[in-house]
Amino acid sequence: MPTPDRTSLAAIIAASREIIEEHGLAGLTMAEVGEHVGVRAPSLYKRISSRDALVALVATDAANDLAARLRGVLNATTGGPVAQLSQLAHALRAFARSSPIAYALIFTPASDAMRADRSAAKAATEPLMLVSRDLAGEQNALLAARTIASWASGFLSMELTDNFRFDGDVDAAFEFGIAHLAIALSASAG
Amino acid sequence: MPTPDRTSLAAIIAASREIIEEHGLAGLTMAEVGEHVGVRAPSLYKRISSRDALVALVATDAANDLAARLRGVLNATTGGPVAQLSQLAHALRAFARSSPIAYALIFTPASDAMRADRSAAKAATEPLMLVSRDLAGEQNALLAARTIASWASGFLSMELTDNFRFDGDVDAAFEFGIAHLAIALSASAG
DNA sequence: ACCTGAACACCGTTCAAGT
DNA sequence: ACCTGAACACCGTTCAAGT
Repeated sequence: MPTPDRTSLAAIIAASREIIEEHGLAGLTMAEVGEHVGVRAPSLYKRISSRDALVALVATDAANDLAARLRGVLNATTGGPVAQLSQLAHALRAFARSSPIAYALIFTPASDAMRADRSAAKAATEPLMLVSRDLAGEQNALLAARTIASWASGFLSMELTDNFRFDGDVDAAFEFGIAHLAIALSASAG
Repeated sequence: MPTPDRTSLAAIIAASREIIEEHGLAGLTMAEVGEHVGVRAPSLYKRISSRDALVALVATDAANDLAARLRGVLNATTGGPVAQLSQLAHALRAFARSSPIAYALIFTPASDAMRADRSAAKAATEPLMLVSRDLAGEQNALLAARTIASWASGFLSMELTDNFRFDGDVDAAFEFGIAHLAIALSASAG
């Protein structure tokens, strides 16, 4: 006998994203998710195959959000590649701060089973690739993009995990990094 | 009635480091640790207060190892600051590859309770601070060190978690990053 | 003073039985 | 065809009882 659905995959993913930001990844239990979407834990397995798979879906969802935001920023900017790089970096930082757990899931997944979908992860770094090409030239585009992505990913994960424990101005360090990377990578074009 | 000790904190930490690199952090169960050191799981609580605390001790132990290695490299190098930076970066990469899980515990801890001791984490980045001072000058030392540390940490965590999925030479990207950071940060001295 | 088996709470997952 | 309670395996942790 068919029954009307009481929840959906989208609702499960949305609830999971709220839960991880509020209670951490360890707080994402099947019972907690079930409570958020109005269903008992075992029913979740009609829509996901395992908790790890759910985490991967959450990471993919977050990566798609991030990709859309960065594309929007890239389209909205009018300045040269240095200005665009700065705006992309700030948009990435804003995302990392508003969704720190989801950000960590995208860039430092704890295991293969929890990793975001390949194409979503790629889409999230695509805008950076485009700016890197403008900044460093066709030849060095990939190398430059990896350098910027590495710096940004490292800076933000150190900021989020509070690894900048020595005193000093973290905002200033972010600006310093952008400015000096822009200089170095522009230079590599010539 | 006193009994001779059958294990030690050092043995528990050493066994834990082996286990995480072989079976991942999730494979670090109290029963598994107990089996490695010849004791039942409940006995471990005579020496550690919780699993999270054990993970923190493991992270601290790894950070101390890393600090010692980097100090050794710094003392052994004879070239200028650019050469020293390159050697430190390669030593860090070697450590990350030989102990990927421990490396991740140091730089991207999953929670506060599992974080390495403050002074050990600081010691692990100290050699980098010294080279940054030589490279970028007293004034920019902290900013330069954070830029380099961010890049290195991000590059290695992306390499370890296989986030460089698009094709290309990862070794070349590492050299490119070192070279261009060295250029940019030397320039900031003048 | 350390070690153990038994027990408890919690969590992911399966499954037979309901509608 | 989805939902549920009951059940199972696994894991961190506590504790009374051993030596």
